Amino acid sequence: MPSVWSSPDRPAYPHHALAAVLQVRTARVHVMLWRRANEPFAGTWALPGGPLLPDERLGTSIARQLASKVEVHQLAHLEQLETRSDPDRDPRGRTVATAYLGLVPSHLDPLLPEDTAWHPVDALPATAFDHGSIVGSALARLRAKLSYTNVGFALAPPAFTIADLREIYVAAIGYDVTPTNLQRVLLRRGVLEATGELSAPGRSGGRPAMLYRFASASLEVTDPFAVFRPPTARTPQASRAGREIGQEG
Amino acid sequence: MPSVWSSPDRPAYPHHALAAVLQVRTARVHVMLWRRANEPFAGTWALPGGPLLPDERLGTSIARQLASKVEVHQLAHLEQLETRSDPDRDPRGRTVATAYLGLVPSHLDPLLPEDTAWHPVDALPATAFDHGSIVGSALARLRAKLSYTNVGFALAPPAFTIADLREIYVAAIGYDVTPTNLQRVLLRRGVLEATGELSAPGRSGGRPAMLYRFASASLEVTDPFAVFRPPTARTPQASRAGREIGQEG
DNA sequence: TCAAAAGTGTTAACAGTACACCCATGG
DNA sequence: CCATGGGTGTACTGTTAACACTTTTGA
Repeated sequence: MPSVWSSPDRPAYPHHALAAVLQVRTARVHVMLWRRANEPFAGTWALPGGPLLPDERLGTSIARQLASKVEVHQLAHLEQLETRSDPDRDPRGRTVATAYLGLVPSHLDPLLPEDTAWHPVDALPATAFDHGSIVGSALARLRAKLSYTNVGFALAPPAFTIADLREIYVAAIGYDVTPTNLQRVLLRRGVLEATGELSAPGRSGGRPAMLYRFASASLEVTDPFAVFRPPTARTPQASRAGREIGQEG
Repeated sequence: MPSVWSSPDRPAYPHHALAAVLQVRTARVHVMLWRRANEPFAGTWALPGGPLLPDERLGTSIARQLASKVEVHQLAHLEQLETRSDPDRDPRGRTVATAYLGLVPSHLDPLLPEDTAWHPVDALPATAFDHGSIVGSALARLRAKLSYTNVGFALAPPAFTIADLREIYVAAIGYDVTPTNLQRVLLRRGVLEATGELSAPGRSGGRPAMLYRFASASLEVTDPFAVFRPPTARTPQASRAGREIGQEG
């Protein structure tokens, strides 16, 4: 039995795995793009990715292809985003592409290949195919998940002050958040925990800030349901541990 | 330029569009399945769907294929769920499948083909391929979205009493909700509106119930961010209108 | 001492839950 | 007038926002 087959009844399509890899750099969300040398869209910028191989699944495919851009362990989070199938998305012929959302913590600065660079998502250069709109989807997904999950762990360094974390959150969700409330909300939810260490104060003085870390380094839903909570099986703690991730995150 | 092409560098795969079409029937969530006559998995139940054709996109493909099961206008909602790519998901050879979530309002009873039937999601028969776990994903997505969007419109009839709606919600989210609070939450959010009409009381008497309808028949996020609301641009009304849907929704 | 930065206390607004009570109908 | 079912009033709780105030450092 062939591992790849096709027939008039079951037409086959080249399938690509793509990733919108996001990172907060200097208080702005950036996406990793590479510059196309060849047609179509020569000179424009594209998401990293490539063809799905016959024996791999999409998740391992995108991880493999990203390995040429960043080291795998630098990717703190990777999740499937959506599949694009517009017949005209590639002028050379029909393709299908499944996009992933990847996140790199802000303290890392992966050495990128020559043709690859970070671009702020709010000022993208000319992009290839439908990649510009995929970046938009990725950003929307990240913003939604910052509110009700602990995805922040994938954007932040291993230890940070509340001021550091605030800068990351403000960049990612796109509007202001006060350090006071950020600290309280995330501490109450059990998303953050104090490391017990202090950071050195800045050159202009000021009280030294406590260092925090994320309590978990894998995705968890921390605010499971805003409404329609299940009837009083819920103790203040129990409701937090509540549920697995559900939707498109 | 061929519309479908392949090469050693760009292997191609048959791509299927599938749908988990859900409906609340007699207070339980059901999924539409058809019984496979042929191998593999002969005799087990599968999600409706079929091959993606060369000139269509996935959304139109699944709509087309569902047309043989239900009338298109009976599907009140359809959204992309996830793409499965396990090389072994089909024993005949490599395939990729993109699953959709479809919803049918509870007052409809589409005439189904011979081999097709509704099955309660909490007591599925033997299923083909990875379809059983796709049903699980679909249910999880529905449950999550019931809390923060108006998806309910796609499960409910055009007009209904709060008691009717409660039955639907309870079935879909899987735990009890009181009619009192359901009404208040959905009215305050502007998700429901009164039609002004009353329903006839039951045979055993009782006050006649008001009839309600959903204010909108397209998906909207009604509880945009449980936390990290943007700073006081938010009037009690404005915060509701807040945002487009983001994530995997 | 003073300015700067971090963190805590406190209040107010708001959403959701729970429950008692009142309303409207059929027998 | 009683049982049945629907709806509203109201109290309570949990969560977040806003802001004042205290703490801790460098100059």
